[in-house]
Amino acid sequence: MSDMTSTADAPRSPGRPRSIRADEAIIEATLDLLAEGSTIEALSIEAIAARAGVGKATIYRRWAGKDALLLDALRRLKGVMAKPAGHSVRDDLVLLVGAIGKNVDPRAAKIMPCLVPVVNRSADQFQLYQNIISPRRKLMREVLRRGIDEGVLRADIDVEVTMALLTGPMLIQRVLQWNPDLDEQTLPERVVDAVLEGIRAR
Amino acid sequence: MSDMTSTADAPRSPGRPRSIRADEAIIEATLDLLAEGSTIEALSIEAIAARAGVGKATIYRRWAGKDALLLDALRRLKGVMAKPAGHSVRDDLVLLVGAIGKNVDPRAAKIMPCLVPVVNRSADQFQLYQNIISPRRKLMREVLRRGIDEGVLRADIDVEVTMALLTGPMLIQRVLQWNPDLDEQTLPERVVDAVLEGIRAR
DNA sequence: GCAATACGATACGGGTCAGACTCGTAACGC
DNA sequence: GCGTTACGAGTCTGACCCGTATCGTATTGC
Repeated sequence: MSDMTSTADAPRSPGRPRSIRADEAIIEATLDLLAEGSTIEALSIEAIAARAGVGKATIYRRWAGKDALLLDALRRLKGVMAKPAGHSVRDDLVLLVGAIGKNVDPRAAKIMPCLVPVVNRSADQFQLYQNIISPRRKLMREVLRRGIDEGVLRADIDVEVTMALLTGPMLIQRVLQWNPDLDEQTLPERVVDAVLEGIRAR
Repeated sequence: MSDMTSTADAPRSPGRPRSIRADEAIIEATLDLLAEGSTIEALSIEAIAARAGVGKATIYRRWAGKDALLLDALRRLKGVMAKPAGHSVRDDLVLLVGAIGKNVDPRAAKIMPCLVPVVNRSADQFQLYQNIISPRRKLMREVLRRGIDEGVLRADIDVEVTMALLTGPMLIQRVLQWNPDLDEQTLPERVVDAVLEGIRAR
């Protein structure tokens, strides 16, 4: 949590300690409400408190406002970053593409679309978004460069465009459900293979 | 407009006719406010009325509520659908890919991200979204099939995946500004060429 | 036991908004 | 001119919410 007393150096303040269960309940209530379809700005502290079985003061004691709470809640969603094995370039790409928009928490699928409008609303939030995706982008870039070095991929490809090529289809499918008929399970494989082989007859 | 008296068959109702300028001003005010960063649900009828220089009643006389008004306002944004020339498959694809997320109205760029969360909120709205994109998807599908028939494209490609491949990169760039360093102008060309040729060394 | 701090619950003033309503006025057909 | 309808502006009631404060109670260290 952002403004909670840090765990280690605290000389143990007197009085009743803050309830960890309340922390958990508040975060969970926030995510639940979002996953149930509430939009970010329709989300009210009062609703969160009621859902968590908690007084409003308990929330304000921990977070400065809705934004700070949301930031912590959303952090909870982020899945572990995929780690490519490093053997086959194709398999590594399939792994990375499959990890796009994939989160541990099933609620994330409902919540992600709500974040899209937020991303470009301010420079701060855009930076926050870039901070999340840039390590994943770096991972993919390294795999592609490795492929070039190994001679598996052509040397003259535009790496950045290729990354967009691999990421875009997966993202619009997971976030937007762009084509309801596409099978999400096999999509990573099919995308990677299509990008590898190209579609021109030869 | 959805509930305005239809133009043709109306036997001319008595009294003062509704102001066309008011219609226009209301729609424009709605789009302006959205483009200035207001989110859809933060948008209030009162704000729209004030911005349009119009009484609230004038809005309620025309639309049942915010949703109906928004539906009409957003209809205004939709650009003309691109029309492929039919000569070169590559050029047609570049044209179609370039048209993705491209609208006549410059305000659309700011508004589109706000629509992402709405799309999957109800079956109705999802259908509405599909109705908009499916004719464009059909167009691209026809170009790809033509390419296969002409022998320009391989016969064994998955057409639906290929469409996602062409659409995804453009969409995440236009809507999400996924990679700020990518040049949006030349992106359609580069995407189409990359998809055509593939990235595997040979 | 006592001070300190937390808890859930509730009340408060201040704010925004939806929708329905009321003004006096303006534009139309007859 | 008269009936009809629309106009902009404004009012009013009832929601809902924020952020703070105040209850009585619970949990900690000393």
